[in-house]
Parts: sequence; C-alpha cells; structure tokens
Amino acid sequence: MKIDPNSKSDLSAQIAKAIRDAIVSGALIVDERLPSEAELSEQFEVSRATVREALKRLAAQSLIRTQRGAFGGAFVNRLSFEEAYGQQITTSTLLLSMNAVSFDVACEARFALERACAPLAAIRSTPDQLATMRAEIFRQTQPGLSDESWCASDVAFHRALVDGAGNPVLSYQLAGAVEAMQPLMNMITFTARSRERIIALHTTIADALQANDPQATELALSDLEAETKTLGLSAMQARADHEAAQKSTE
Amino acid sequence: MKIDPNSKSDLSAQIAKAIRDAIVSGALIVDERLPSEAELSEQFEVSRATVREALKRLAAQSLIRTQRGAFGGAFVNRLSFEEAYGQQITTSTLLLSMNAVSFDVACEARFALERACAPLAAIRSTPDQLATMRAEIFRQTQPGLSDESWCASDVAFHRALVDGAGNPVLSYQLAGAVEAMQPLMNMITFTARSRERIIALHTTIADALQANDPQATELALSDLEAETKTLGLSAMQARADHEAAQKSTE
DNA sequence: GCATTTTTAATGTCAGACATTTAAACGTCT
DNA sequence: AGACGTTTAAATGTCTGACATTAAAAATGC
Repeated sequence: MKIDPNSKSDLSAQIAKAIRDAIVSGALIVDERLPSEAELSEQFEVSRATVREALKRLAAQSLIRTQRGAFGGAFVNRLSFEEAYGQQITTSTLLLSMNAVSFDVACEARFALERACAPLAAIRSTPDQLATMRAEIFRQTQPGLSDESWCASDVAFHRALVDGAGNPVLSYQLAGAVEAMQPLMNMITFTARSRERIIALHTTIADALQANDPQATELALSDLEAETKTLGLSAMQARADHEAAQKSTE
Repeated sequence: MKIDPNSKSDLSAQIAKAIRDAIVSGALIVDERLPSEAELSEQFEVSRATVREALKRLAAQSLIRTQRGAFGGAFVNRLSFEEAYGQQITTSTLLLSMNAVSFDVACEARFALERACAPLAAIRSTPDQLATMRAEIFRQTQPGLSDESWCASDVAFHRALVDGAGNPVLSYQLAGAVEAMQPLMNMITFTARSRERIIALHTTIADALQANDPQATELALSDLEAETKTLGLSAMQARADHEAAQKSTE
C-alpha cells in the first residue's frame, strides 16, 4: 500500500483510497486486522491524526470496524446485506430529494423494478410472506389510519412482495427504490376512495401471487402504477396551486 | 443539532449522525455552509480533532465537500447521480464478493432488473444508444479480444441498454447490479463458440429494441440469462475441480 | 480602474499527552 | 489443577496547541 506523493488531494483521502483498494482487490480479507494506527502512521509517514481521519472515512462506508483495547484495532468488515440496505436507502433518498426527481420518474422506476420481481415472487413467495402481505392489507382497511401509517404499511407490503422473489441481491437493489419513494408518497393525501382502490389492487396482487400467476401480478402492478401516478399528479398539482397562492399573497 | 451525552458510541460518530440527520431532514440545504470546525467544536463541546473525524465521515459519503482558505469551509454537497453510481458499484461489488453470493443468484437478479428496463427501452432508446450497442457488438466480433476486454464491452452494451429506458433512477439502481457482476463474469473463459452465441443474442436484443418490440427484447434477455448461467455453471465447476485437484496434491 | 500585494479566515497536518477500554498474563486461593 | 480476582500492556478515543497551506477578500499602488 503506497500513496502518490504528487497527488494534491488530502493525505487522509489518499490513505483511505489505498486501504479501500486493498480491501476491494482482496489484498485485505474479511476480519483481517489492519496495522495499528501508530504502525500505519509510520508506514505512510504521516501523523496519527491523519491516519485516524482516513480510518473514519472507511468506517463511514462500513468497510472497517474498530475495537478498542489490547488486541483491538481496525478490522476489515464483512459488509452485510442489512448494512448495505441502510446505505442504499440513505443514498437513494438523498438522491431523489436533492435532484428534483419527478414523482413520475421515481414511480416508473419503482414499479418497473417491482414488476421484475413478479415472476419470481409468483413462484417462490412463502406462506409467511403472503401472510405479511395479507396482514398489511388488513391494516390498510382500518379506518382512521394516518397517512404516515398508511405509507409505512404500503412500504411493508411492497417489501414483502420483493422479498418474495427469494433473491437477496434483488431485495437489496430494490430496498432503495421502494423506501426512497416514501418521502414522495408522504406528500400525497390518501382519501378513503383512493385507499379503497389501492387496497383492491393489493388484494389482486396477493391473490395472483398465491395463485402462482405471474402475468396477473404484473398486470395488477401496472394498474397500481397508473393509480399511484394519478394520485401523485393531483398531489403535485395541489402543491403547486398552494405555492402559487402563497406567492400571490406576499 | 445536539448529541446524546449518554450514548456510548464515539463522539465523532454521534456528531456525524447529528449533522447527517440535519442534512437528510432538510434542516441543512444544498450548498449551505456548515459552521467552521472551530465553531462546531465549541457547539458540540469537543476538540477540533473530533469534529474533523466527524466531517471526514460525512465527506466519505459525499454528503459534504470542503474548501480551504478564507471563506472556505464545509458545504452540503448536492449528491449527483454520477457520485451515487460510484458508491452503488463499490458497495454492490463488495457485497457480492464478501457474501459468497452464487453466480446464479447474482445473474438472476441482474437479468430480472434488465428485463424490467426492456419495455421502456424498446420505446425510448435513442439512436445514439442503439449505435453504442451496435458498436459494442462489433467490438465483440473482433478476433483475439481478451476476456477482460470482452467483459468490459459486455458491460458497456448492457449499460447502453439500461440507459435506453431513459430513467435516471433506473440507471442508477441498475449500475450496481450490472457492474457488480463483472468480477464474477471475469472468472468465465469465453470460448469462440460461446462468444458467437452471445453476440447473436446481443444482435437479437438490439434488433428488438430498434423494432420497438418489448416482448422480443424480454425473450432475448431471458435466453441470454440462460446462456450466461450455463457458462457460469461450467466455469464454477471447472474452478471447483481445479481446487479439488490442488487439495489432493497437498 | 486595474494589477499587485497584504491580510485573514479557514482547512490540513503534526507532535505529544492523557483517558479509556479490553483481553491476555499473572497470582492467589481452594 | 482449576477457578477467580488483579495487574499489565496494547490499542483506540480524546484533547491541546502549534504551524503549514490555501484562497478569497481587502488594501495598496499605479
């Protein structure tokens, strides 16, 4: 592991990159202990503070974990699916909120990805996963459910659907898409009437999965996409009207 | 922004979390300047070194950027799709390599996601994107192409396909899936015979997209998935044999 | 009014100290 | 010999204060 003395970027960034490359390339393997901070600072010929900044960068990406005490140190972390989910969701959420991604585009992406799961989920969904979906549908029928609880239940339903594909890589990739939509969905006011329609579609989806019918699942998902887009459109419209009204009173 | 004095985790991690929450919640907006390190260290009642470690964590996630000099400081970063791509790819690649994800599972996920793009790409692919695909197919017909170059061209072809869906959110989500597969694909030795079959399928896909035919595209992708899985299987088999042979000579 | 120099406010880096944690090594008693 | 408490050592976590470097604003000179 060496750093480029001509590079103009921060030393801590360079050192982090050197170690990251060693991990990605496999030169450092999972659970292997890195040299101590003091040793690294000698090796790279920088102060301990600089090494620490580099290690914190890697820790922020879950590439390493640190343990205090004798025989402690920094260890290469096994990146778990759970941790990766979390990072994916944070990144996706920020990406959407900071880049003014339209509701339509996000919605289209989400349902396209979910439809990709449909054929697999139709074959593989476990009774547990189907039960989860039914339970969430039941929760959605409860009167007086707040919009936030409704959205949370919606996410839970869709996660069960995605997990039904029985492919952890797919679940991981989709976690971001499904969860990142939630802030956008939270802008929508769900009327009793629209909830009814969505519940009906959720039921259709659950039925289709239970019947191992991929086509029907995809169809229902497409209908749900259309319904969601319509709701989103009117919510965005209402929001735009509201802002215009505020502007005129200023 | 406050930190919990009872928490037992590192101060720098807590401070990073406090600032991250402020960004995600929108309390700090894009391009806004954070207080200087000295001010933050007063605010949180910690040393400047600790604040710096926290800021490096955030920088590692591309949440902030720093600028030196007077009127410099740390600024909330607009997370671009490009940066997010990069992070997605690193994370996905590590996830696959560290968790012994089988070739089959990764392959299935990748093609399921690509099939999700097919209907959109069939409608929206631009002449530019189609030209890129044709160019990559042509490159693939060149004799003497190394396995690495072949794989790189394969990735370029599939990225063009995915980008053809004209949905940046989809492209972002899929970047990880497509690129993370490459290390696994690199294990495969592509014979002239198998290359021929893949090139034929790539051509079928490009034709179907050009003809705006989503069904044909999906079909060809499924065929390609089957072909890839077969190749992967024999590669894994060969690798297992090799390892068994090595073990017996020890 | 423009070019140049100076100032200044920030981050980047360093050295050294001390606090805290943790597991191994050591002793002691049964 | 084995169980249990104590010491010790090696690591990370935190603090302090200093200096280097950078880059923009302010001051100066023409």
